[in-house]
Amino acid sequence: MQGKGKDFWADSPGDALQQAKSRENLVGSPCAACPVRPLSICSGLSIDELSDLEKIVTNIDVKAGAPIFDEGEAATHRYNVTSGCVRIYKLLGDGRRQIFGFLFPGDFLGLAIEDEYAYSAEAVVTSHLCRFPQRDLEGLISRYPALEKRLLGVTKHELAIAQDLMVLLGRKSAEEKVVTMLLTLSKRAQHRGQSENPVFLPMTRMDLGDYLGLTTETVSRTMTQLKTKGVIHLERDRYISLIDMEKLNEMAEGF
Amino acid sequence: MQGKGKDFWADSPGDALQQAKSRENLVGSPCAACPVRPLSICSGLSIDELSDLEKIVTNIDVKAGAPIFDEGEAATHRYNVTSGCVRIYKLLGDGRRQIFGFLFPGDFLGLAIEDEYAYSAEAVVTSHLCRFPQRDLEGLISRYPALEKRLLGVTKHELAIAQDLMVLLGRKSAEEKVVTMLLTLSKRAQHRGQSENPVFLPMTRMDLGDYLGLTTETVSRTMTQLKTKGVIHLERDRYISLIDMEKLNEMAEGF
DNA sequence: CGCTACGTTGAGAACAATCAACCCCGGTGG
DNA sequence: CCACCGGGGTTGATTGTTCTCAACGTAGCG
Repeated sequence: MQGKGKDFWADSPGDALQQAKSRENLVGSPCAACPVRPLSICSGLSIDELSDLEKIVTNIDVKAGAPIFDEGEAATHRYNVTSGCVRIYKLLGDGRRQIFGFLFPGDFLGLAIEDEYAYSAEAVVTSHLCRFPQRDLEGLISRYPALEKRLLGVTKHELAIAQDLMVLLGRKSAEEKVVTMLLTLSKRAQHRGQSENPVFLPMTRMDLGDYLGLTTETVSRTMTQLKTKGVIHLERDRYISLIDMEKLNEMAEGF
Repeated sequence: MQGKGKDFWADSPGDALQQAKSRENLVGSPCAACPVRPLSICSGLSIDELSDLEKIVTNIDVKAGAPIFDEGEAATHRYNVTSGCVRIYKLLGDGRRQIFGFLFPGDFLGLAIEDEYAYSAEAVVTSHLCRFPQRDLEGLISRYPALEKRLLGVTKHELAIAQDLMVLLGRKSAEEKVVTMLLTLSKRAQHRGQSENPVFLPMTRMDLGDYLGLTTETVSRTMTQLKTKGVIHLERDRYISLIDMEKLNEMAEGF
């Protein structure tokens, strides 16, 4: 459904990791130098405690379109995105797909129900992730209760995001859906300290459709309508400029 | 949106609570006798520890259609349903509503983001709930870490349910939506030890529509179609018999 | 240089929404 | 006691948004 290694637009391909690596000698700890740590679950640990985390972490590299794990698999690991973009989704028997979210640097994934992954995860573009063995992570949690608090916080946050997506899927029009998505991605990019106005969309129209409960054609048509209305502008290389923010904010909630 | 006190079909109106009360003298602890405890978050505590829980709990009584809390309010309490049915939802600016779920005895509600309720909650029929002040609950959690584990488990479970609902909202047809809902309510009733074959639907068609991302008319039409196909039968007093379970299970996933 | 994935656009079909009428039933008040 | 009222549910006719099917352009990539 994705496939070829077309990853030249991966957002800062491995930068986070490489920067961390290059600073390793300086600080003696890649995690301490990790640029996404403040955004991630790892902020539940102090600089000293991080060394315990480093003992159990592996850095992995996932090519564009490659799977990270599949729904129903034994949930042996948890992950943290450090660069790139990951989609999490579920499939129906006949292949229909619902994407729950696109994960960016700092985002956590791998929450399991009864030791099985509850959804599938794939890299949208070539991405880097930190991988923690679940067994070791449990040990760490029992030693550092702050981690469990942080895990609960992350899960609650995911639930809130899921609820907003349910409102979108159940009660918004195609136009409202697309505009809401653009604004959400913009805000999240800002939160990570990346470009929030030309919004970067690493995923395909099909991904967007499977996220918004629409077909690719409807996503495409809606984009052109928004362009015609003058509220957005489609730049090259998957960047979209948000022209009339006020109007867009109104459109997202249907006025 | 609901209103009149038409609660004669509240499922065992207050039974759970009344039974608990009547056994109070016997066991000296209403929580220990609580029939929904094994289903609820309270199962994270031993019988002895329950007395600490009892010190902070209040039993409340909510009339059909009455609010429990509203989205954005200061989240001062957490709740546990002991009898009846509660709907949780969010509204858009123009009044469109998305219901995230119907909560039954044993279900927990009140999860907050930054000390504000993330959604609104109302009683579908006259219901009884246990209410815990958040401050006191936090104290209890710090004393009994098992409670935090249980809370994380409950939240993860909610997230899994939310993901299934997202698949339904984004990718299923009206018929698949209605059938999935009937099967889900049946399974949950069974889990609580209530009738799973004539399924009981305490909520209105409008509630169901706002849950499934449909209008009341479409819910109604779809029900009659299912009846015509002979896979369900509409009994009186909001009970629905599931006739052809095999067919229904197929229909829920679209074959 | 052709293949394939992706994106856009068009025409027509289909599914669900909308608008509207009607029934049933329980509550209320004359 | 009965008539009225209003909420909930069902059904019908029509509209409209989104999907489906199809064609075509473009850009990487082998």
